[in-house]
Amino acid sequence: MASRKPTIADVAALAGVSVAAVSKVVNGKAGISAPTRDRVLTAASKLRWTPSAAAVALRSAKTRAIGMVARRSPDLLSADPHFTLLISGIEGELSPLGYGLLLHIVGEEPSAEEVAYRRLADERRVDGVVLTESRVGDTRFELLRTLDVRTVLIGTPWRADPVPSVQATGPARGVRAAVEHLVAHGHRRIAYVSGPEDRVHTLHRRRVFEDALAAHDLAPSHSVVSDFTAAGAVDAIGKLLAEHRRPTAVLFANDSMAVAGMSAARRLGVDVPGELSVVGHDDLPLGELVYPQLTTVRQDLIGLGRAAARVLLASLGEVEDASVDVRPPELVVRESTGPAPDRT
Amino acid sequence: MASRKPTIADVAALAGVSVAAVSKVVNGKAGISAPTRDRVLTAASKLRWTPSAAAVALRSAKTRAIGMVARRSPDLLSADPHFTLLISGIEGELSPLGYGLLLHIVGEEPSAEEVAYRRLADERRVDGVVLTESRVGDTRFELLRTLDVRTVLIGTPWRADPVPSVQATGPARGVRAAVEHLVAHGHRRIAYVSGPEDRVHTLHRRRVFEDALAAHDLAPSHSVVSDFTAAGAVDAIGKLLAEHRRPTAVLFANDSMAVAGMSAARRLGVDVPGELSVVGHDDLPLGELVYPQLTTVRQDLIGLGRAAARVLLASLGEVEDASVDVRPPELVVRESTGPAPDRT
DNA sequence: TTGAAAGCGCTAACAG
DNA sequence: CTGTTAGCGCTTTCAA
Repeated sequence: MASRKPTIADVAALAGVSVAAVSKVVNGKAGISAPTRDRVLTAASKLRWTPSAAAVALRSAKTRAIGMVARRSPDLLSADPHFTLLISGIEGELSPLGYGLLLHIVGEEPSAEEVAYRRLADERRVDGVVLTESRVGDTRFELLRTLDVRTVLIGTPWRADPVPSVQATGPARGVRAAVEHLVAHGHRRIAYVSGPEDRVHTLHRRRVFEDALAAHDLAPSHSVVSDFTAAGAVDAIGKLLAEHRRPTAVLFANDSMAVAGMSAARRLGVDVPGELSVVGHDDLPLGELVYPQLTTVRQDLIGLGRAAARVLLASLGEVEDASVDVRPPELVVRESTGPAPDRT
Repeated sequence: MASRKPTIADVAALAGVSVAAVSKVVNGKAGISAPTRDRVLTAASKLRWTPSAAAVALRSAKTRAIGMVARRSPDLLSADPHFTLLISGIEGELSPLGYGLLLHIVGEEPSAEEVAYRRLADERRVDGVVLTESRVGDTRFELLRTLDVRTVLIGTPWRADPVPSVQATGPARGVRAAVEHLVAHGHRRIAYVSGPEDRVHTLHRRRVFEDALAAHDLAPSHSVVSDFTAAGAVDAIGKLLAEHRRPTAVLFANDSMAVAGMSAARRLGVDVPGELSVVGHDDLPLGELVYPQLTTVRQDLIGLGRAAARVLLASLGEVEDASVDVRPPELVVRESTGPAPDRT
């Protein structure tokens, strides 16, 4: 039966030293002789003692935890797997240092999100937070600054702003490669189905898309703005295919939409990639499961998560070097893209 | 600029009362006059004060947080979206009570998992944990009991054991309905592709599957054990289709495998549902994205998450009633199933 | 190199 | 009804 949890005093007593000595040992402070250190260590492990997180937090005003709040979209579709990957990366960096990850999932109401951040900060539950899904007009930075919480953003800030952020090197590379790939296969009418326009990356990617086309003297066949849902994608594909001179290729802002779009096309009797090439974005596992397998722009989501954690950790003085190598986006060619159809 | 975080003493001073009074007010204890309570409340909100989680935890030995550790499968395929849904449900119950969710993601090595649980417990970071993916020979209960942490399992314990657990009412209903559906459509050779055999639910579902078939004097056409990966599913489908008298329908233990299996079949030139009907399990968003849309056994994952949280909360004395209504599994018929093909 | 002692912000007796 | 006070388990001066 688990008896009372041992405290630092128990360890000190067993080792025959003061609690101060024990504290110094576990925190690697100087001023402890080797024999003493050994006695303390043995005593600690004999008692299976670990410092109480609460006591440490109270005393040192450091919780050794970082927070994250995710908005749960109504259909659970979009952000999800994406999010999981990011979290894996973050945890990969936090765990070895004994840091915890406090996660909050909130509804769509904007206030819910703010409440969650406030709670994290006011209750002093975390030392920092990581933000994702950079939004145009994002107010989270200001909020968190007021709350005095360290913050790092995964993605591009919506404006020049002193928010620490991480992103892949050569962020434009992937979408550009996708366009090159399509053009090389003879596509001339290429459409883009973007996500909600309040997302910063949406705007960026669209811009890259257009620039890449322009480099070949092409203009986007159509650009349609969609939400991140399956229904939205189906809708978008419906519209695109109904056009008189319909596109021969479509880029989607994420994999879920791409898969949904691809399915919608096939349901309308349009062959993929025979009559329509489809490209996704992110390279979620999903893309390999479906038939045809999805050609997509791979993002190093795990790397981004690691990098974000690292930045936070560095600013907390836990690690020296904040840098993590985030692989640049790259095009993964699978089965959903092919030569442009002959008929004009 | 955020000045020093206010403490209970600041609130007490501003309200002109003692800290004890403030404490009683925020904790809803009796023995406070209405006017005093009001003064405290105003002062608290004026100062934007919230009790420090660390201090409360230290003092009351309650962290107001619950923990969860997830094993990250190498391909990230299986557990993921499933997991996210569970977490959404859990958070839905925790948030309103101001409880946090501490998440750890660990690698496959068994020891990593144990380390994570130990850390949660020894550092006293959480008041309880929720376990998922009940395994045969699961040792986590014993571990957590020794660690003296409250535990609840989502799923069925692998043996009669005093582990609090939650599961849907009529857990067998879904798979049974799937079999009925297939049989009603003339299928006689029905195969099952299960997950790893060390999962308790794998065994249960298989049993239900066989019993349901037996009720129609049928035996499973083939049962193949797979891991939870896409490759595994592709492999399984390959084997099944190579059989002399191949099955006309296949049930998969989860949606990812089902989708992968469906794709593999189509790649082999086998029409779904024309020549082969496919049924998944869980009803993840994925199933609606693909073409043909997946017929699947829906599980109320969010409800299960809520229920688990609720059990924990009840045992912590936070709520009276532990019950949450978890919808029974039900068959969602979409496009991947149809009448059995004519040829025998 | 070591230990004694003073809190960190809060809750829970216990007195008034 | 309200205030005083003693810690919860730890870290950190400051002396010895």
